Amino acid sequence: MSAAGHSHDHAHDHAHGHSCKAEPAAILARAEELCRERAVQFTALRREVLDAVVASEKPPGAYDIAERLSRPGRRVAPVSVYRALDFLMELGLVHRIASRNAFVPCAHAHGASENVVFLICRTCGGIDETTSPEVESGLGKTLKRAGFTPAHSILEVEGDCGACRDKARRA
Amino acid sequence: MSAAGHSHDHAHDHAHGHSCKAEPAAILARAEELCRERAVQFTALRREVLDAVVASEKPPGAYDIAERLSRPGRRVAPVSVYRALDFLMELGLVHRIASRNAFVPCAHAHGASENVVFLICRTCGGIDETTSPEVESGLGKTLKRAGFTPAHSILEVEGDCGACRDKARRA
DNA sequence: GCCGGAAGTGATACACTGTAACAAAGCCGC
DNA sequence: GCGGCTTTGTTACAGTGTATCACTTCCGGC
Repeated sequence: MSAAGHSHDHAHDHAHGHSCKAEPAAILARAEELCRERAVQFTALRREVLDAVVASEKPPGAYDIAERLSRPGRRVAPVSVYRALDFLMELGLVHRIASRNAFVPCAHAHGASENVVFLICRTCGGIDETTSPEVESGLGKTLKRAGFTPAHSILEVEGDCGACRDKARRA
Repeated sequence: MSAAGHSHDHAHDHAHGHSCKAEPAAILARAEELCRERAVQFTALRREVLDAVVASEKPPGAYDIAERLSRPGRRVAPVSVYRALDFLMELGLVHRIASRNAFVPCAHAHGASENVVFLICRTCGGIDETTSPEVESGLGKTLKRAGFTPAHSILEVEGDCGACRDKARRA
């Protein structure tokens, strides 16, 4: 599914109907812009961690990223990765998948709503991100009914993505 | 909030409007019934773990439970607790809160829908459980639109529960 | 009652995930 | 250049969850 990176990057080569992942270049550009706006540093390490999250086939864990960035002569410790990830999450460029201890690049440029649904394919392991006004409004009603004031929420659905279902049917 | 156990147990002493937690005795009874139905063993350890989850002020982690059940002369290893928790989750008697690595007793007798919303109070640490037909139907639409077949989903909202908000306002 | 397989538990070790604390290096304004 | 801040490196450690194997308990059939 969309977690698989496009090795070539013309702007829109996907014809599938579901939500799609932003191009790596676009994410990079957004990161630089955000950092300029907020006057924070977009350092080499932070860029590399973001790159790693974007480029991974499947959403990586922090230790996967650390390993990926390490090479003979340069070791990147997990703690450094965690710090970079915290930074990137603060900016909304990366999301954490609580049910998997994994990280995904933010597929939308949603400066606003911050209310997303993660679709986790149990076959291919890919994670897609989408929004849902219906869920958002329904949840609002429910929370009001319960007398609960939300700060933020996570919604993660595990199942089978369209691509894997098709693949299974053909087999 | 409802995570605080009632030390005395008349059936319905709560006058609050939000969803409420089942009485310990009721959960116990449900557990025994379920085990009889499915012809599986409701052993002493499993009962104790369930008790611990039900009786805890705040949703405990597996290690908390292990510690609670251990005493001089009898040590319960975390691995045993995990096995019991897996068993109880299989039966739907306990839920895992992914964003907290904690466990809560299932507040409903929802043999069916299996679609619940967890309300996590960041002040008191209590976790309430409720259902939301609105969210359920909205999510169904969204998933269909995305071509995604769900197996199960988690929805966890962090914020402030009514009780804590009132307390803060009075202060 | 006994026996044999299945299920459950104990115990140890280990892998994975995340954080604390402090030192060293880099950036920036003055 | 100096002094303060942010970032990174390094080490150690806490917390969470699993693999493995041995031992016990349970349960159905004889």
